[in-house]
Amino acid sequence: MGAPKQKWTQEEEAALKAGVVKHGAGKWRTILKDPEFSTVLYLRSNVDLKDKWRNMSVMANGWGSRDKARVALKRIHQVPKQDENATASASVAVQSDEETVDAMPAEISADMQQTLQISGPKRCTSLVNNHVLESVCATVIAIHACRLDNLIMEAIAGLKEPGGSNKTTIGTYIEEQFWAPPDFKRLLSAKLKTLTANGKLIKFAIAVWQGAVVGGACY
Amino acid sequence: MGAPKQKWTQEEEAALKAGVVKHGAGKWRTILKDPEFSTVLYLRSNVDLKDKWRNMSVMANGWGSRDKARVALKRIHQVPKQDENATASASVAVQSDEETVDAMPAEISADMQQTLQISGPKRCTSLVNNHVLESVCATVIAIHACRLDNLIMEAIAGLKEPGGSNKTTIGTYIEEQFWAPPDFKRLLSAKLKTLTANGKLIKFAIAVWQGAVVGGACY
DNA sequence: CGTTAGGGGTAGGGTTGG
DNA sequence: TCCAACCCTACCCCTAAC
Repeated sequence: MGAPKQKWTQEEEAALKAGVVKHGAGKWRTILKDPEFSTVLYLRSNVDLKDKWRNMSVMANGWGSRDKARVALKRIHQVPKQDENATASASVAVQSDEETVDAMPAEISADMQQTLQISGPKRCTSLVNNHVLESVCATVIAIHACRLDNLIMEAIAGLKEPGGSNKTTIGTYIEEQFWAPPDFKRLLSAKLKTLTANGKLIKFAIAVWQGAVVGGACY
Repeated sequence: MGAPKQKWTQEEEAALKAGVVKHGAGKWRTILKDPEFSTVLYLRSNVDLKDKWRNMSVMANGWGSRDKARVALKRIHQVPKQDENATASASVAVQSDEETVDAMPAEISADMQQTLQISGPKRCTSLVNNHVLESVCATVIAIHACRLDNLIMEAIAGLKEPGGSNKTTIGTYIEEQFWAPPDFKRLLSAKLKTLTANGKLIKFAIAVWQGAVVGGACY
């Protein structure tokens, strides 16, 4: 193929770091021309230096936020194993998968109000998305949100439910616009868990009421 | 763990094949954005598509073209970039890219047909209910539900929320159709409590999610 | 023009979990 | 053990800005 993929050697990385120390980050061409480094970096272009520095920086400081979450999860993991199998998760559900939530505080409804502001818009660039949602929805979402993470965020934002949205609602919202794989519910559960773990979502316990048994009677 | 390894479904594989036929192998992002496939492949990233295509190709020609490619490269490799270093490497390239496109898995054209049906979005029926409620609702409810008890039952039944309805939603539902006294919220809370106490309602704790604050950034 | 920043994309080698 | 799914990294492309 065009580029046989030259893995960066330790010497090259060292030279790049030294070059940045000497000339500053961003002075790629300058570093390349410096005889002190050109003997090591002669195979690289200024763009290569820029890209490599970008990669190195990602690893160094932020840990790439994605990896951080994954690692954090790995630590926490190990313990649970609470399956959650319950394959035919038909329409019942509701109670069991939310067992992680502590007994609901009776006065929740009190705090409910304050959540109103947070959950409100906060739109950013995606404002457009939410408007278009009304009409062209499927296409637009497909463009801006290719992965489940984004879909969940879009769903919650689009649903605009004052207190937040529960798993069933989020799932239905997504399924209305896309084909859903058989294990979608499980996937969604897992995603919600990780998004909560890495701080992208906040999980609340709220109280809901259901009519007591009573067959089909209309109250 | 967070990401439970999403196995590829038949629908997804079919969509991928169709996408490759339409846009070509290597046009992963393009395939992903195509509304014809995005409804099926929305859970996948362009990299996922690439990886899956690689795996499928491996399976197709028994030999694992992946390994074959690697071996072939090792032979050709070694030739160092002869000079060209002085100029930006940006504009060169181009030549060898096109002819290297992998032969697609052999049986593709066979399964092509089945991919056609799966694309469109699928609407849910439940929307109807909510619309009807908007119009006829008020009258009907007024007849059958004179007391708050009944109103609450009507609200919960009318809302038809899969997991049950929370207080805010119930309250809003009622307020939309009737004048509400200033202390309505308090009243509602009390009623919900007694209805729960005497077994007419069942109270659950469920989890809901909200977007995390996070300065402006939308995920 | 040339260079850089930065977003985005693809290929291919490597890793890992089921 | 094996391999499908996934991750990591190198390279490429583009555009805006200077």
